[in-house]
Amino acid sequence: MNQPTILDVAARAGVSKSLVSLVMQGSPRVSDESRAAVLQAAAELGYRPNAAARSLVRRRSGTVGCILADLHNPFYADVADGIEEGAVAEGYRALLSSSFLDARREAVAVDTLLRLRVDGLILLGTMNEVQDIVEAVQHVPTVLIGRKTDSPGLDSVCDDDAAGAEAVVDHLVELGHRRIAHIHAASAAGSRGRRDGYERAMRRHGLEGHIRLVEGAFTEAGGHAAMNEIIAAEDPPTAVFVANDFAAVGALDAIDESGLAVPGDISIAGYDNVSLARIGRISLTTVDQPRAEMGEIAVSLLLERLEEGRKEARHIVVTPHLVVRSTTGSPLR
Amino acid sequence: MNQPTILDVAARAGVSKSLVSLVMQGSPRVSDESRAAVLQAAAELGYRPNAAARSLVRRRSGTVGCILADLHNPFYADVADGIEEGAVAEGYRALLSSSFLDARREAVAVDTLLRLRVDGLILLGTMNEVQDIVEAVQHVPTVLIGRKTDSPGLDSVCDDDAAGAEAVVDHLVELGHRRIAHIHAASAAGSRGRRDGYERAMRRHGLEGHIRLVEGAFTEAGGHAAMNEIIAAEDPPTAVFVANDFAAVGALDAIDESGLAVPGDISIAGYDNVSLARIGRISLTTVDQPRAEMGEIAVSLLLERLEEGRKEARHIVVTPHLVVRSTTGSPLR
DNA sequence: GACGAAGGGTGGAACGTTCCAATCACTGTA
DNA sequence: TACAGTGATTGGAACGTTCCACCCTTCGTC
Repeated sequence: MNQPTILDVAARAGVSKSLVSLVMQGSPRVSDESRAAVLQAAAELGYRPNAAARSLVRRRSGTVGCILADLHNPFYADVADGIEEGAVAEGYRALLSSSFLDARREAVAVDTLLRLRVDGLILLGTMNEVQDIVEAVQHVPTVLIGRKTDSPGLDSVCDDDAAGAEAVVDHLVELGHRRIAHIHAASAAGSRGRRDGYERAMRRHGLEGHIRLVEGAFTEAGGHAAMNEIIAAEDPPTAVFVANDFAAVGALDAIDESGLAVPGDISIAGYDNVSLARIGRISLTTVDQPRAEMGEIAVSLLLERLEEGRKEARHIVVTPHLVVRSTTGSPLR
Repeated sequence: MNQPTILDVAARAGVSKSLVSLVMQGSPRVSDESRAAVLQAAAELGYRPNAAARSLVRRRSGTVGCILADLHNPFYADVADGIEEGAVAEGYRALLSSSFLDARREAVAVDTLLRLRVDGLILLGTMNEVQDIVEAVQHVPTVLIGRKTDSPGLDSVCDDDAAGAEAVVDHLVELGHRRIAHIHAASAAGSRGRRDGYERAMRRHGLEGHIRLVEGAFTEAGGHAAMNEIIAAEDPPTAVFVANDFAAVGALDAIDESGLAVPGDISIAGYDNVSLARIGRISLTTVDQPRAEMGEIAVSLLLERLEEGRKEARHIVVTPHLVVRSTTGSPLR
């Protein structure tokens, strides 16, 4: 048996399809009698409006699409939560997709959502080049979260990565550190700004001679490998600023395995303040971004274009703040 | 400027809309010349087929919907990865949604996906009662993951929670524990089976007198609170089996804060083997479920109904296995 | 030279909605 | 009595595809 359509409901309720449509949309110009009959028929049949047909004629789908770079990263989960919250409050529904940290799969996800004709698109920590994305989304309002861009075709909201990174370095310097290394994640979203902030702060403190960059990734394994490299080198740093919390936890593991103490021998700081960082046994010093807020801002940017007709791009920058926990302390030597 | 349609492409390429349709579907009965002209016109216009129109006439959307109970739980992320993998391999696309651990929001998510007319639905760790779900999804093949059910209207795939729980208790008894408590999560998906397994194993070892159940939740906070309750009680257990890893980590924090040692004073075991459990500083003894495999099985169950016309329900049970790490050991007293 | 087949292409109906314009039955007013 | 106004309801066109039945050419065969 196929899904019932509006005609099945109309026949059962003894009214026209137009009236059923009015009832389904909650129109006030329907008699209570008819409304009751329609609702009962719909319930009996298990009728559910076909979103495809509706979006075809309305030329609006009432949905916003959201692509998460990494389903495993709770940072994105928090932002997505804010997006869903904001979207529902405005009468939209959120559709999620994941790029599984892969540019090709991200492109497929974008394509899928665009074919569905989502009214707006939010990309969280995108993997592809901004230029390719601009190309793809030319017909749909799109917001990038966590990836800085000046592109006039896209809106964006991200935290001031450089400022967050500078706060970390300032904190470490204040504790007495001078040899401070940085594990970055190449071209991943946010990594560039954090690296710039690190270098700028180091220079500001007259520590340009101690700048030390090691390439890792936004994953535990990436942080683990990079930290091993750092430990193995001669004259290792007394503190390491890692570009995100996951990598920082991997780094922590590497230090523990080597028999060194944290923060006695090496201080560690991360970035993102994911829930993991708060766990007692980790208690990671890190930088907090206002995640749910970022999601809500993204939705409101979308709505400005969708419902108020804004044309020019907007780029919102939110301010992160340092969260000091137990993985940073004064160097013993 | 609106999104281009198949007619725009046809006009630009100087052919009929039918031919454009054939090219878009990769039909072989099109001359190379026409194909090239159509593809070029499509590229120039940035044409992207409208999935709504297509699914309307095909009566197939080519998508499977997937609802995750908790975006923050990497257990679901792993399963979702398996689902996406399986779906893409079969020519489907996966659409995600989250219920944010809330029955009402889950119902909305189900509704959204059903209105979009997904060809199949996969529910990961559902919050609603199975009966309500059966009601809702009567027209669409649906698979429940992680929630045991004998419902003839739904397929399911879950691990043998009871067996996993028994393995944990056996392990603890072997280490010499007798007073073993269990923190459960009431009616959350999987909790019931784990609790049954715990009780059965305790009885099997003649320890029914030591059965001790404390209600928590599948979250860090839930485990933390429940463990505090356990510690405060007189004659506390020497081991606690917690119903999932998140709660176990919360429990670990509570123990650390109280000054007790793990596993010296209290051994802790979790369930799910999320990535968190592997971290050096946590190193949690837990039970592993074959996650990606569960996702792929779910997709294949869907396809059996979709493409082979299976009618009767199937319920697949996969076998979990114990992963011993550092949070369990012999009791000192 | 007629005919059939094959290859390449086309128009139009259908999918399930929304929404506009039109219709109908009342009621109240001039 | 006629008629405007109101509230409830309806038919039909439109949305952007797919797919079926059909139409040309061209070519080979008898």
